[in-house]
Parts: sequence; structure tokens; C-alpha cells
Amino acid sequence: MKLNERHLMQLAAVLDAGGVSEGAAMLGLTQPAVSRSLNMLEARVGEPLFVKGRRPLQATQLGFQLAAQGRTIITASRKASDAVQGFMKGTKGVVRVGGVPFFMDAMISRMIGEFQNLEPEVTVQQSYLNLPEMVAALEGNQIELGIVPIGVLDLGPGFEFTEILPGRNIVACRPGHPLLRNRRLRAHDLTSFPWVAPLPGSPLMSDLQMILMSIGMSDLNIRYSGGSLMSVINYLAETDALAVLPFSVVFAQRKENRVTVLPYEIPQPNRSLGILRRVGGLRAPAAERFAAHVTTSFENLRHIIKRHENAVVWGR
Amino acid sequence: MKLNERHLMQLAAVLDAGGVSEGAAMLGLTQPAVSRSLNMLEARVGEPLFVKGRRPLQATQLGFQLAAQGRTIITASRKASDAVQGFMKGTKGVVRVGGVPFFMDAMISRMIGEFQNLEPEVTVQQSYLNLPEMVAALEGNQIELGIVPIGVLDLGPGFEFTEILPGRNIVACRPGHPLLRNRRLRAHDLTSFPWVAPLPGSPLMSDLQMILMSIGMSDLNIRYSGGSLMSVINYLAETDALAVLPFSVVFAQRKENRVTVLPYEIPQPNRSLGILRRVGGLRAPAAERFAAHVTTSFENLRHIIKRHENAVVWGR
DNA sequence: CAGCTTCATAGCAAAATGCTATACAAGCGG
DNA sequence: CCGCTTGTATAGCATTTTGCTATGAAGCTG
Repeated sequence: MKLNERHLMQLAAVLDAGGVSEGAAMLGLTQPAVSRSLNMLEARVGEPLFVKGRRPLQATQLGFQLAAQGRTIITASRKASDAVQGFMKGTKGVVRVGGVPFFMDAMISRMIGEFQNLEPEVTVQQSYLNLPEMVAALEGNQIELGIVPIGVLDLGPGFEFTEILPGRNIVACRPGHPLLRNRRLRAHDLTSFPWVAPLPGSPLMSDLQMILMSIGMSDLNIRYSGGSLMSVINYLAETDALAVLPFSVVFAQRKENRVTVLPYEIPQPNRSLGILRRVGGLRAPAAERFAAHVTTSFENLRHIIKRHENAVVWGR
Repeated sequence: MKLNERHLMQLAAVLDAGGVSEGAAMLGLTQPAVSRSLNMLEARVGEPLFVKGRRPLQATQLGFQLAAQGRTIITASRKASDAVQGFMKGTKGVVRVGGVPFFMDAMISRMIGEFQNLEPEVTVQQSYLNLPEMVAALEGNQIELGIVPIGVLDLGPGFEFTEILPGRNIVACRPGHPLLRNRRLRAHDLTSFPWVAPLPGSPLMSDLQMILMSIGMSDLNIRYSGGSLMSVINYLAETDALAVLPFSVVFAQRKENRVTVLPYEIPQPNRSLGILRRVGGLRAPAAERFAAHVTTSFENLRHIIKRHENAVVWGR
């Protein structure tokens, strides 16, 4: 007994509107069209849906039950339309963002919160990815956006990279670290403390190698590795260990005053943090909106950093 | 942006089945039909619903969202079909029963419970009505069944009355009542105790008038009136008051041992308790089932009463 | 009971839906 | 890397459904 969904909707409209004519008007149809639909539905069901010969149009119990289903169909249909409209305006839907762990934890997660204060109906699905997986995820349409530091020539065809922050690493330590008392640091000062190694596969890992070479030491004393940003900061705060971190990540934590910048010049990577996405990919207005939000947020952040550096002697 | 509900359902089926051909099969359609539907939906939406050129058919985020709505439409449609089937078999739906208060409280409410142990998907809406309102309610299709005591010629055309129990009233009192010690009761014994009057408008009220006349007294000492069955029984149990009650109602309470029958012959009304319904009315299989259940329950009750009367000296 | 409102029916045009046959494209194995 | 398999899109056609306007029929109301 397969019923016509359109008929169920019309039945619901008629019962809700209190009459065939009104129900038809509610649906933007004419009264005869709806009248016939009701007849066809009744014929298919084989039971009366209305009490005959009653002017204030009275439905039977079965009529009410079918109308209830019709109502849910109507609302489902409306929700579908809303989803489309919301998608096109970028005010509804799902945005899947992949990103390198430290930046996601330090900055992007906050920005997701800010963004959703503006667009509460956009869902964000975050995942932790480094560059190779991110490219694969973008190509496989698993994510719309990637937050990743990337070298100038690393991006292949079909990808678009929007720079949001120049790459700049620093050596981080706890605020009361002994080395902060030194007037002028030398390379061997750094090697005399334990180091935190970033997550394997992360860009910071290769940066650490580079620093190693610039210091001229073949290996550092690495006693902790693999932690997320919160783990690393907690660890740094408790020990005299050092870590290579993006400056912006440390900056974002300045209010907590648990880590600071050790004034020692290290070689900078030729990379920029940015948003990676496919150019030929599907339109995803909500993702574009989110990307725009992230971009302007970082724009503001750059100004704040500049003001901060002009105002206080920080990390130098 | 009005979307075609049928298309949404087909989208859902395709995503659930994992392919156009499988989805089409699931809906009992051919692959080209569904393929075209998807194209039409996509054209209407104006956004891709599938990632092009992927063999394990991958939907876009928007595609998933629309499919979700399609799924709810499918389930609503299925529920509607189930409602029809259940209605025809009498295993689903709503049965609205009106009845005189004391019988509903004493007997029918229990039977509703028994019935729903067999048919858990049938909802019963009970209402308290006396004969005039009941006829109106049946005519206005507010109820399917009426439980009412009725005289032989009271029913008009278009109504069907199924007798379930002959009317038989008794005088009820508490088990320890002083009158129960009397070997042979006389009319003036009865008038020396206070009486409970039934709900105004109920058949029992006219029965009480009849008894009044037979006793030859113009008025009884009525000190309590208007209570439901539970109120009346509670009142009788606490006092030496007397009340006119249907025998079956008192019998149904025999286990509680709070009221009993005073062995005094009173004039019997020319009425029977039965089920009243319209003959020309709509088919309502669930109501028919319920009526059948009530009928057989009373059938059993009659036998129980007979056995009881043969076994014990009860109220005489 | 006359008039008003509302629903049902008739007839027709247009759109949608379904089918079969066939072309096309993405994976996959040799 | 080429052909094969599998699954999807397109074409063409018949049928059904849907919508409309015009008009008849039936309840309610004063």
C-alpha cells in the first residue's frame, strides 16, 4: 500500500487550513486540484478520510493520522529547501577543516567559536592533518579547507593557497627560565637544556632539524615528544626545557603567561601559514565564509602583534 | 526554492543503497528514472549533489543534507502506509469511547487495560457521557462507541445497540452495616439511614426516584451527591449511608470488600447496559475489536456472577 | 427557502514519470 | 597500458499525473 506523498501533504494542508480551498491556497494550488488529490488518496486507502456531508469539513481518525505524516513530509521538504538556501548563503551546512595540530589548538579553535557566534547554524568538523594527508583529504573531498604552513613552491595544480601569516619560529621556554637572565645567548647555552620535540611529521619537526644544523650540534637532548599544544605548554611551564614553536602560537598564549620567547635568533623556515583549498572543487559558501573569517582574524592578529612589539620589549 | 519530495526520497535511497542502480532497485524503479530525477534535483538546487567522476559515488555535503530530509519523507510515507494497514486490521488507531461514569470506572477502564495488552498500538480516549450527550457525540462522530444503559425503545434509527448486561440495581452499603443484621427488612428501615445520590443526569438518578415511589416516601435523607464511583464507595465504606448501584458495579468491587449488597428487593429498571454505535457510521475496525472485547468480557463476567451466586449466599 | 459559500466533477493541456535501448565513463586485471 | 567489466547518463517514446478553467452540486445561514 504505497501512498502518494504529495497527496499526504495536501491532506495535511487541508486539515490545517480548515478547508479544501484554504488548503489549496496554502499550497499555491487550485481547489479542484486538491479536491481530486484527496479523492485519489481516499480511493487508494479504501477508507473514508472525511465524514461526508459535513460542512465544517471533518476528518476521520484515519484522516488525522495520515495528515500527521503529511505534515512531517511538508516540514522535511521545507527543511530541505532551507538547507539549500542556507548552503548558498553560507549560513548553513558543514565545514570540514583540517589543520596542523598546534595552529588548530592555539588559534583556529578559537576562531571557530567566534565564527559560530556569527553563524550558529554552520557545523565545523575539525581534523588534525599535516601537509601530505591534507592534500589527499582535499583531493578526496574529505575536507573543504586546510590550515597548513606551506613553502612557496609546494602547492600543485588545482590548489589555492591563501597566506594568512608569515612563518616565524622562536624558541619557547617558561617565563622564569635561567637562560632569560643571560645578556647574550650562545648556541651551546641552548644545547645544555632538554628539548621538546614536536609531533612527528609536523613542519616544526623539520624546523627543529634545521636549527640543529645551525647550532652545529648533531643531536639535542630530547626528553619529551609527541604532545599536543596543551601538553607541550604544560610541560614547558613545569621544566627548563626548550621548544621550537611558531611565534604566533606563543603569542596567542600570552595572557596565560606560561610560556615566553627566548631571545635567540634561529633560522626561519621559508614557509607561510595559510588556507589551502581546491580551486576546481565544489562551491562551499559556508567554507568560504569561514575562510574569510579566519583571514580577517589573522589580519587583526598581525596588527595586534605589531602594536604589541612596538609597545613592550617582548622576547628581545 | 520548492524541491520535489519524490526526488529527495530517491536521493536518500541512492545514498543509502550506495549507487543509483541499487537505489533504484530499492524503490522498485529503473536506474535511468532515478538518474534523471537526480539530475533534475541537482538542476533545481543549482549546486552539485555528487562529486563528479568518482566511482564509489560520493555525495557532497549538501547532497547528504538533502538526503537526510528525503529519509524522513520515506519513513513518514511508510508510517502512513502502516497506519492504513493497521487501521484496516484494527491493530492501530484511536478508539473514542463514551460511557456512563460508574460503569466506565468499575468495569470498562479495566477492560481497556486488558484490551491494550492485546493491541498495544490502539489508543483509547475515554469520556464520561450520559445518554443524550452520547447520542449527540455519536452523531457528531466525536466517539465511536458508547457504553450506556438503555431502555428497549429508546434508540432511534441509525443506531445499533448491543446488549452486554441486563440492568439490575441493588441497594449498596458497607459490609458492617446495622441493617445487615435484620432478618427481614422493611421499607421504613431504609428511610432511617442517609442516602447517596448519584450524578445528576445519570440513569441511576431516575432509578432512585423509582425506588422512592415504591417505598412510598416522598424524599430520602440525601446527604451526599455528585461523587464518582470511587468517591461513593469511599463514602459508603465510612458511613452507614445507602446507595442505589448497579449490581455488576458492586460485584466488580467484591475483592476489595468495601461495599456489599443489602438484601432488599427494589423495583428493577427496564434497561440493559450495552454498546451503542452508529450503523451507517464509518468503519472503525479497532473500535469493532474493542467492542468485541468488551462483549466477551461481559459474557465471561455473567458466568462468573452465576457461579458466584450458586456457590455463596451473597446479598440474600 | 433563497442566497452564499464551499466542495466535486468535467474536460483539456502540459509536465512528469516510467520504460527500453544505447552510449559513455571510471575502475581493474592481465 | 589496453581492453573488459560495471555502473551511470542520455535518447526516445508511451503513459500517468498534475494543473488549470468552467461549471454543477451540496450544506449552511439568515
